Amino acid sequence: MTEDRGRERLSGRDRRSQIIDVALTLFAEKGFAGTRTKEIAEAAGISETLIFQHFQTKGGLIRASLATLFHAHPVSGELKNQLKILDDESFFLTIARHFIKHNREDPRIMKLALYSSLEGGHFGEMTRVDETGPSMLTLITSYILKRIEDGAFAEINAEIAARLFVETIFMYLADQAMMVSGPELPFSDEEVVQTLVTIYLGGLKKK
Amino acid sequence: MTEDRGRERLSGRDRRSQIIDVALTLFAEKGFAGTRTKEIAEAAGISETLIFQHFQTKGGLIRASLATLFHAHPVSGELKNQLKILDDESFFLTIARHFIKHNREDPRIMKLALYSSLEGGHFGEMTRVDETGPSMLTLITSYILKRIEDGAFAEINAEIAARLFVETIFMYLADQAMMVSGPELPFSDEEVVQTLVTIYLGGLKKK
DNA sequence: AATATTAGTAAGTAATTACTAAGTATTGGT
DNA sequence: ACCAATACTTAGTAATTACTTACTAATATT
Repeated sequence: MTEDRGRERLSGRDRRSQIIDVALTLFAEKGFAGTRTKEIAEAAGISETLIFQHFQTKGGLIRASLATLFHAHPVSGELKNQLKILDDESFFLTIARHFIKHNREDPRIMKLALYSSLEGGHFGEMTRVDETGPSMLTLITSYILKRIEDGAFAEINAEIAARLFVETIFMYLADQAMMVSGPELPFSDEEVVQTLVTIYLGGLKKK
Repeated sequence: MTEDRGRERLSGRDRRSQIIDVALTLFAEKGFAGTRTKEIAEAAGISETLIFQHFQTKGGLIRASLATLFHAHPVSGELKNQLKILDDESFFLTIARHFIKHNREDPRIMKLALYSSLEGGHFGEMTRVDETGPSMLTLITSYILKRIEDGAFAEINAEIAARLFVETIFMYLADQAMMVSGPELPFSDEEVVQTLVTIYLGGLKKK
């Protein structure tokens, strides 16, 4: 095994992103407080010092890492446009699938989101994660409001309804992320999405 | 301020539970890796040494604390009996309210559950939290299955449906626990519970 | 009042922490 | 072939970490 990552000399930019990538993996595994800068250096195959030349403090590395992560996976505006022309079922299916796909592409996201919410305050006000949440929430909320006006949905609290939808998907993902080596669930993502939307929409629609 | 907790000499049992109580509060705030034994000692008004006389290691304290917590808040069997005689709406309302009440009584529970799931493996196999989850999950699952047989509920995947219900409540609570000093939500627990059960049951029932 | 037992502490220890000072390789531009 | 800039490391630092040794003070037992 002549892996020896980091043995080669990289450009400043490349090394910076490599460090961030390695750090994100470790932060997702053991949290921010639980990860030592030494471990990051070893995993990256470089000296600890090099980390502090790119990021003055550990807090700086944490902030840069989170910023990079949530910048690399933006809440695509194209999704929002795409959603405008859909019927009820496709609307909610698309959103649910989007969230899940987004997280399957990089499984670190969910655990990092949880850690950064939990450890948030204790590492010098880190970038909060919400980015995705609010905008998507208001999008769903106004959709539901519109459909209530249309007379298609029952008159429930749209804000709460939207929140419940998003939170359900979120927890489904968080649940799996946290069972580190737990038992695989006996059903597929698509099954869950279908069931969720069936129940949810069935409950929203006027009888 | 003549607070000076711990200035008095306590019995072994009392001191032990005091330490655990203080520790739980700090663990919930800053996580296990993020909490120092020194802080616990200071918060308890005792010397650090005394902690290690009760629990040989920090890991021991963590395990004892979690064990105590989830022992003090058992999944009451009376709830299970109570549920047997209820109609659909009351069944789900009761469960939802139970979860929320349980967590409002001791707000540390949710954050501790999250931390122990996340940091789980890294502190010498700590007590996992599931206790509540599975039993409650199977309870709900079999209820849904029965109602499908009755012809009252549509033929969805009961296991997934049960999971989604529990996870929604869980995430609603987790969400609030994590927004450390975030903005208060503009609706009450009861509103949320009502909306959740309305949507959820509406979706489950056969048309 | 003497003794045994338990509750508590002061003062450490070795290892680890985030972080630095001062330098050595390696590169690309001229 | 040189030089300036950049990438990178060695060898530390003071402070903090979980944890120990060796002790004192309070209570209970007789």
